[in-house]
Amino acid sequence: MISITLPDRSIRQFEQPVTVAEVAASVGPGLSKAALAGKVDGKLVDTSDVISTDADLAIITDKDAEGLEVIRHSTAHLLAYAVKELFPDAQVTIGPVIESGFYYDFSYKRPFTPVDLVEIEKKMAELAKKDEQVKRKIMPRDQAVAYFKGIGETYKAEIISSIPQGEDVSLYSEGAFTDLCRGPHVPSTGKLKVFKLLKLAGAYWRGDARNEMLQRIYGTAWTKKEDQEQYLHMLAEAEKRDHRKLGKQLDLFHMQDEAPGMVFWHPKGWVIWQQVEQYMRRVYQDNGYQEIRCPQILARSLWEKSGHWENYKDNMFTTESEKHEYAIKPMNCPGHILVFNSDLRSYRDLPLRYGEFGSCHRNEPSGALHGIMRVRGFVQDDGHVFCTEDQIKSECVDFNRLALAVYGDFGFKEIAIKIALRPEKRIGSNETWERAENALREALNACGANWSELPGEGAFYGPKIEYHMKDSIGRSWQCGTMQVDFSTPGRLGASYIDEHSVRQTPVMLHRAIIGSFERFIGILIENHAASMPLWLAPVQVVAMDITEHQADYAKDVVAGLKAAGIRAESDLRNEKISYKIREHSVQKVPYLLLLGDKEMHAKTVTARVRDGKGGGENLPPMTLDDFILHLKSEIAAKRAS
RNA sequence: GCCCGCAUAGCUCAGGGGUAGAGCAACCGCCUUGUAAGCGGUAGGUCGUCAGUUCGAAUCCGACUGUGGGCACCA
Repeated sequence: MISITLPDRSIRQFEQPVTVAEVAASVGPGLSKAALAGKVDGKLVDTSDVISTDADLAIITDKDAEGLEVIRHSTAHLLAYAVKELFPDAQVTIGPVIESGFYYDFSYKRPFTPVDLVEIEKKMAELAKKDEQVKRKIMPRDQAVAYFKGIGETYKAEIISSIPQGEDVSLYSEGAFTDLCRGPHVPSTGKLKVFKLLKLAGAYWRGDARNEMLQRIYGTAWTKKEDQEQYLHMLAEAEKRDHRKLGKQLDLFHMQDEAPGMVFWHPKGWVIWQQVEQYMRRVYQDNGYQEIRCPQILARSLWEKSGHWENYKDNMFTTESEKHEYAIKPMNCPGHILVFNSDLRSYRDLPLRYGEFGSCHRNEPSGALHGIMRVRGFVQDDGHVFCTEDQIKSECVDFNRLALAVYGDFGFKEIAIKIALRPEKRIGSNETWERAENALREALNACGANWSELPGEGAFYGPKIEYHMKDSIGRSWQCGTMQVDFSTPGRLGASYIDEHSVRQTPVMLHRAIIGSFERFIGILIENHAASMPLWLAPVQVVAMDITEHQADYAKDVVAGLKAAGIRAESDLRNEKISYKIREHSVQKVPYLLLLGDKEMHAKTVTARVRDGKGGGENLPPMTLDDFILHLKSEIAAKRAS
């Protein structure tokens, strides 16, 4: 007798081993039909899985998150099935589930085209409609290798070869197509109803650039048609927030062939930049940093000492003069160490904090460039803290608190924090690493932050915290960072005198909150859909006359605003007020002043608000002084209007 | 760097082997206007660059540059 406990704690008993599907059927025909998979004692299995001992069982349907996962995974297999039907000599490799969809990598003699994509999707729908059973089969590893070699699937054979010898592997078959897979899968292809192939891409076999490039097909799959439509709509909306598009529309910056990966900042974009920079300058001043400025170009000998010449030469722009070689700095730390080294330092000076708005150039691979998010010339809010090992933790606590406060001021809510831990190749003792990693953890704990850890992803010289933010379509970009460095100060001869008159090497903390101004402003634009909070808006107020009778009054109002430090402009063009409103609304100006005879005679202003609760509506008429107070309080609070 | 796609007026885009088209913007007029596009007119392009095929190329082929989506990379 086998007892199966369902999620509602009810118990069903069976004389002999039963499949998940049979249990579902015993509950009712509705559940039987809806069952996609089962969860036996917390483990996801096929509906064909046989339960032979007492167990907890949940039937997974498309109402469960796991159900959607299973659907996506099975849709990836359906894709491979369809490709094999249409292109029998294509080879299959892997096809995992990813956020909101799946992909599958193929090897084929010619590139797939967008037309192929349409055909493949059609074939998928056809195969799904046939509602073919998806069958699981267990096979010894070696037999599976031979099987896939036999049918010409060399990639699959290679994958299985890396599974330890003696283990069994599971194969799934639907129609004539068999694939290696851990599973679970939907019981039959008819369960796959809502899917769409999205794009073609290249991808290296096993993620290694030395390997052959495969063809990757991305797709999405959902349980309900409406869900998919909503997702596609969301993607389309997100594309409208693309910083490249908005940067052009709002005349913030441009890029051109003559300077790939470098940005031409236009007046309005530069206002945003300056607001960010001036804000960050206060952050330096208020938190014990001294701002410095170092040369752009430094001698090859320095980069040889720091190790960059050996390891990162390909990414550096170099130049020469009178037979001396130089590199345009790819980072600011060596310069900061030279400033540190310019005087004799005592332990009493530590922690010593330098900050720079440091312009860096890195010769990034052309394929890595992306709008202003990944560029070749950029400016960092780069700071270095020279301290003792004992001071690492408190510096990290302070930094993390500061970074989160700064992100809050810019209106960011979702920040993913990660700690990159010791890599295989590293310097420094395990105890030192242990202390440094724990210092980072404790620092984040002290701020009540959540984080994930990336084992092996740290720099060779020390562990680091990374602060990631998402762009409009969900790609994650690293902005801030806090890195512990046990190596570079020693390499470049930094030292201080400790309390026993002994020369010691300081620890260096590399830290940035903004990361790169270019990337940060790109993310800012996308996150706010270019409706910048008042304190950052390039133009904060546009005053417009309704007819030319109020032109002088409008000029006076703008003069008053400018005198109060508000970024105000006038629009006295001979156009209808609705035309002007539309134009400046499209330009995302936070406040529009409508000045007609009414306002002119009463000596008031009528302000149309861009966003917030009263978006598109007017503030009550008020004097210019009151309006300025209103603006100033909003600017001080760094709120959106 | 690798795979695939794209490059036409200031912007957004249509067209497509017989030497270019729209809307918006610009410019000139008319209109004097109260909460998201008033009307009329004018001007504007070696169709990314370089080579090739062709009687003829913006169109087809190739290379290059830039760019988009991915992959790899991101010290």
